[in-house]
Amino acid sequence: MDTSKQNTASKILDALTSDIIQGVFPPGEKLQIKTLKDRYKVGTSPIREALSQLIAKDLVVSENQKGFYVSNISIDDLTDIYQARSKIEGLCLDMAIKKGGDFWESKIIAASHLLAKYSKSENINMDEWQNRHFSFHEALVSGCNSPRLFQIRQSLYEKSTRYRNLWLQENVTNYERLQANQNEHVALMVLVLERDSMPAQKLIEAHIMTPVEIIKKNLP
Amino acid sequence: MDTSKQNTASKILDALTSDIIQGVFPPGEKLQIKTLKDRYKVGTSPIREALSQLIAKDLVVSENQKGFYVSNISIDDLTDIYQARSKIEGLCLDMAIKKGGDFWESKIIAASHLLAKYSKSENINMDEWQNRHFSFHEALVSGCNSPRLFQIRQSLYEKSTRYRNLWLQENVTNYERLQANQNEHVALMVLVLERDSMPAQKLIEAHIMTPVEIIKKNLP
DNA sequence: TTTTTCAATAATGTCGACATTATTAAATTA
DNA sequence: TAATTTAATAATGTCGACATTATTGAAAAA
Repeated sequence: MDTSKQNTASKILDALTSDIIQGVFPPGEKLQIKTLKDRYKVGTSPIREALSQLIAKDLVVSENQKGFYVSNISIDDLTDIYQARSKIEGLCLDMAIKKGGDFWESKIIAASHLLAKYSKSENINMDEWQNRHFSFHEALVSGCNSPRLFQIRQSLYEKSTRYRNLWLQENVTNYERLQANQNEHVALMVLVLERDSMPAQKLIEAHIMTPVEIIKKNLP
Repeated sequence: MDTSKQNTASKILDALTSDIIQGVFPPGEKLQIKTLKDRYKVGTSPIREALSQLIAKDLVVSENQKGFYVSNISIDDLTDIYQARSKIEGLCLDMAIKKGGDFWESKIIAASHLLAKYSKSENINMDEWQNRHFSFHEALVSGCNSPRLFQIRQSLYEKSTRYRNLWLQENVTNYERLQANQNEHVALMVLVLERDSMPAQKLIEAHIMTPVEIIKKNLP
């Protein structure tokens, strides 16, 4: 992101979002205005404006005269988010299968290749794997062509990140799990390219729900 | 909403949201800070904090150093929002049918009665009809039990309001249209109570898309 | 000791001032 | 006249000050 044209509030929003998602500020933590001002070296206004946007995005909660807190995580919330995500992803995929063209197909094949190659390699870097994994799933639904659904998908993905981080480590270090995961990706691609909508939708829904049980075990 | 515990920013958010949705500030209109300060009799901070939240909700857009504007409406946006809404509503309804219990059924029957009675009356007040209509649809999906999907549904409903207002007047004044609309509600209830999920889902999707063509004609 | 009261301290939320940037209008040039 | 430059005006975005409310901790009462 080119930050040169952004105003301070907008930069703080990006920084704070990242810091919350990455766990710098863990769930439930108080976000004291003074602390944030010191950390980011800015005044009151940009901090409060960024926090206001994070409230609208459900990453922060506030109570009048009692300040701001990072949203809590819980098993119920985990389940609900992943369930919503799986349904939305299924919707997007269904639409993509009905609307996608040649270019869409080629993007999927390319992204699948990149992910498959890397998943077989010796030393897997988590960030790199995550990038290729993300790109593959994005390619699948990229034919969907509905800005709003895409935005909802994106927003749910962001909300799930704090949970996903509890799963990623295990997924890329456990060989069997990674292979099982990778087999699903291949099966998914085949179904999608054959435009076999219903099974593809069911598979993506199950695929997204897979991490839930693992995360539950790792939840504090 | 009890406003006594709200801070100024939160009150302004409610007021601004309502004013935008009701067309006091029409699509594309500049939202000048000074104008808003004068209108709501508050200082800079609460105004900017409310605007920040409206940006996150897509009702307002902003560009650095150029200020805030009410989000534009367009045929593409109308179509996309209603399409997303119809799919999400279908999802929620499907889940409700699978999870809903006796209490859920009774709420539907009660809400349906209130809507049917009023739709047959002589002089229909638009706001009252809208309330009963809203309650009926909410009852249908109230068994869904997924906070996140509900919130998405709510958010899309809010975004569609500026368009819906272009349709409501016609729907309640045109007798034939109102009856056709009302027949769909009854059919919907029957399918839902019979737990006939797939047809119910298809019908609700079509039902929500119905106003789109009418609104297109009325769009400025 | 435990509970309550009350003062001291700290944090929140709002305001108006001000520096920076955009817009407008006038003046200059082609 | 039309286009460009320059000065003026106006709006945005950020800051620190301050009033209000919450929290803490010490003193008083049970």
